[in-house]
Amino acid sequence: MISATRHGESHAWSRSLIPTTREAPNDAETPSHVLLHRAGYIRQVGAGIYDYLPLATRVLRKISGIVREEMDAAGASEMLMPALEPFELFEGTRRHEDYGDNLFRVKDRKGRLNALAPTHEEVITHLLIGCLSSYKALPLALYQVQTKFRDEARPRAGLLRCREFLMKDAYSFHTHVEGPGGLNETYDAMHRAYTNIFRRCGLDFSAVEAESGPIGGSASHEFMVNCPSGEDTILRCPVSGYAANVEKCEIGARESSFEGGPPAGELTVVPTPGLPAIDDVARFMGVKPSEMLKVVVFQNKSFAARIRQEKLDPRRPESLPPGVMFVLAVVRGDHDANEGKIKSAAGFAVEMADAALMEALGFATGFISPASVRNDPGGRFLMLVDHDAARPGAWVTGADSRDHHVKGFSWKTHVGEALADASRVRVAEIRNAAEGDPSPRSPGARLVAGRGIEVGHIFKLGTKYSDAMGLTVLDPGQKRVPVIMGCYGIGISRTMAACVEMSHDADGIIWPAAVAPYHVLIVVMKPDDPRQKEAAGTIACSLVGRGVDVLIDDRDERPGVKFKDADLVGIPVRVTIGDKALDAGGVEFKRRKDTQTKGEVVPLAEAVDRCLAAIGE
RNA sequence: CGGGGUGUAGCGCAGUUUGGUAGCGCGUCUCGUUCGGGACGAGAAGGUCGCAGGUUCAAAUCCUGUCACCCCGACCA
Repeated sequence: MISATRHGESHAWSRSLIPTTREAPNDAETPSHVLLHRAGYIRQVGAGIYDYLPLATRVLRKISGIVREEMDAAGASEMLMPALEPFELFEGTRRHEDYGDNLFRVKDRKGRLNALAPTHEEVITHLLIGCLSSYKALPLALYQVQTKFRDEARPRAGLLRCREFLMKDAYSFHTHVEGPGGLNETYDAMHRAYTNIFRRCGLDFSAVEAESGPIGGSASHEFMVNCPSGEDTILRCPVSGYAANVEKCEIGARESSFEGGPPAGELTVVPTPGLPAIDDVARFMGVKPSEMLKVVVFQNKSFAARIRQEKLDPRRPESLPPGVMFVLAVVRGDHDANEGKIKSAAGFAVEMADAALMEALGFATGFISPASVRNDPGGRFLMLVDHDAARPGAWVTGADSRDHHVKGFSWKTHVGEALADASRVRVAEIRNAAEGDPSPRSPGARLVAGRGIEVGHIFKLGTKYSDAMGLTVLDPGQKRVPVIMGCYGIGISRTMAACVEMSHDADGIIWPAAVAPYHVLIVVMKPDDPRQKEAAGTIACSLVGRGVDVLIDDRDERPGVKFKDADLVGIPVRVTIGDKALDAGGVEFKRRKDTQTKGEVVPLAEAVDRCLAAIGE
């Protein structure tokens, strides 16, 4: 039998667990952390591990409910996978190596290694290998809402970066990319679903380009809540609407040339003892960081691995296999080198150079200048120069000797003929974008920076997992083809925290109705008074009948305490029942977001409609 | 992983310099007076001072080690 009406829920405050506190623990600093603790939603169990109390559980349920509706509407089916997975699942993808220490490892009683899943690509791919064999079963989209584990190096900011957190992860499977049933179709559907979800959660967010994957185009988007306390920097072009994560953001065309400019002056060596940091040197020498050149040394990842594996001696270059060993990335002092961009410019994967190895090879770590490219024993160094660093003029940079910098460095004079050799020196985009950089999409426009909290990430995986693990189907021509995949994640518990970050005031949380633990809080001034009790019961009953969730504050507390707690907990509508209003034939109605105005007395008969109207806004 | 900080009652803190029987505020419980924006009075409960060693007649306090948590950075498909 299907119920014709959706009923709300009604709970008594006194029978729930809502431990509000006047003060937050010393550990909490971020607004969402402080307020979720003070309002009795969460308690810390360990670093990045939290209890979700009844109110928080209700919010998580509301957010998950929205997510489920939109995922189902987008054609995905819900399922549930285990949090624990045998380590052998990583054999194909080697992803335990990528994750490194971030992967929780668990030994069972037989001594076998298991992982607490950080995400489920391997598990679901393994599942489908066993039950997917024909192209006719595709496309397919599956999702789950489940606890995820990541052994973060540094959990922080309460629920925003946890080691255990609630996540919705979805995976889609296709035989092709374009057209009906293809990856792009589902990807776009997920993009729309995510937009609906975060809009329904009342969040101010941006979908930003996050990474150009192997399939090309816009292969990955992050959904960022626009919020100054966010961990991530995003850049947007106000003209074209282009927006991207700082690491991924492209930079528009810039001029660069080693030629021209004023003639190089004298090269002066300045002692800078104990000052390898750019800002310190700049201050010490009285120049701006933007007048300095910074050289960051990376090593060729596979080359370094080979040296380690074969135990070669890097100090004897003649004993090494041919190939580039180090990439010298030169950026302006106020810019940050970007590993991903260096990788694409160099054409191979890189990692931060091993300090001990560099020292052994004669690099003065922290005091390296672009001129050090001339110390190349032959084909071992590749210097990549960012456009903004590839300018004539007199730069301040390292002196290639410990505790010394130089003034008056000139590319032409001090690097010379190597500049013309593209196998040794190349100008490329190798740094993070920054506020004020030219837009990559709209000539003349400048990028502006903002902060964001990443609440969702959608990704075109291609055949990365199906190739690694062997997930194939037979196509109509009876040929075995690898399955094309996409994956789509939403941090549910993080979204809850992001809602609080975005919507609170000095007194507490202000929930949007869609995710609030309850829609209406009925504050009964004298819970023992039969008249008040009856009025509360009547209103609660009809609200519940209209699908509204109601919390009744029936505690025998002083009014001040109840009002303070009401503001703290942040339920969108407050109905206060007391003698004052009852004598006037009504109850007091107040929306949480109306912080300035006083409550309004409305007739008892109208109270329910006022609540419904306020919730529907 | 590097740098900094903190562990004393449920929460916030003092006490540690100079070793000598464990304190304050909030909260909790009881009684009374109160009752529309975190009341008042009287009384009560609650702490192996993170843990383990050591020094000492005596350790929250001094020494050594260790663990946990927080902040900044590195890291974060």
